[in-house]
Amino acid sequence: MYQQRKKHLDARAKVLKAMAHPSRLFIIEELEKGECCVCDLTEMIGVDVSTVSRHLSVLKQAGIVTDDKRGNQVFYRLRVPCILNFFGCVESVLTSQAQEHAAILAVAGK
Amino acid sequence: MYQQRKKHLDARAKVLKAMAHPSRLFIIEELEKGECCVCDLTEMIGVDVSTVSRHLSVLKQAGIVTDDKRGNQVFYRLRVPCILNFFGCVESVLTSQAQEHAAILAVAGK
DNA sequence: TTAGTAATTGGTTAAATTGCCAAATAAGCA
DNA sequence: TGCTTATTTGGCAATTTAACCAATTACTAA
Repeated sequence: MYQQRKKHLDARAKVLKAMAHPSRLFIIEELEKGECCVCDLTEMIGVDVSTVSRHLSVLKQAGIVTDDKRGNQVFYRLRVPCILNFFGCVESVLTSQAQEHAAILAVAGK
Repeated sequence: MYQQRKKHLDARAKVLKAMAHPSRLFIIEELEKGECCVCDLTEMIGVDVSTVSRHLSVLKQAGIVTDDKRGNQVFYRLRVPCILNFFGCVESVLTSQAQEHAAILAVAGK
């Protein structure tokens, strides 16, 4: 039962896990605007280049970005066009959380 | 620049991280069909109850599920209705990956 | 060829995650 | 009250993750 669905669930989890880090979400948002080289992303994020490079390799492994070496630099871009949509649900989770939090505070305040 | 967006990115990452585990994805899919008690989920997944309970607490903390104790049992249900949609993009990542993989094999086979 | 820039990879460390077992809590029932 | 079932929590070991520095690779330009 569960075992039959396991492979599919693993594949999905892998993609989500690759996205589940603030720096990698930042990278995804930036790449939505257009391709970027590692050096630009590094400057924006403000951590070591090696760290950014590893984040990019996680995203690449998960099939979320592709890269393209031109001269000295490596440019990354999104491989799928839908990532923006993707966050609609994440946002609604956050909104629902915020509402509940507000409700709790309201009750506590009485 | 990056620091300004940091809080928001952290919040999003937390939600994604909570979803990024095969057992938790399984739980989400099951709860789409309707609420479940811990014991049902445990039987379906086939790991220790304590493990399932911890997965549920991760989902709850992230605002994805709520619980509701009735008698002896605790029932969990989704707090947001959009999770099914949510996976459209994950699927397209997987599809795009599969296509690339096929292309690589085709080239290698020549 | 040599120096300099961009990026990746190896190695290390600290922290987080996952899973299990055992113990504690809570509710229902004899 | 005492027993059983459902769930959560504490504690532990194994694994994974994230970040850094240092070293290496790849390319450009002098």
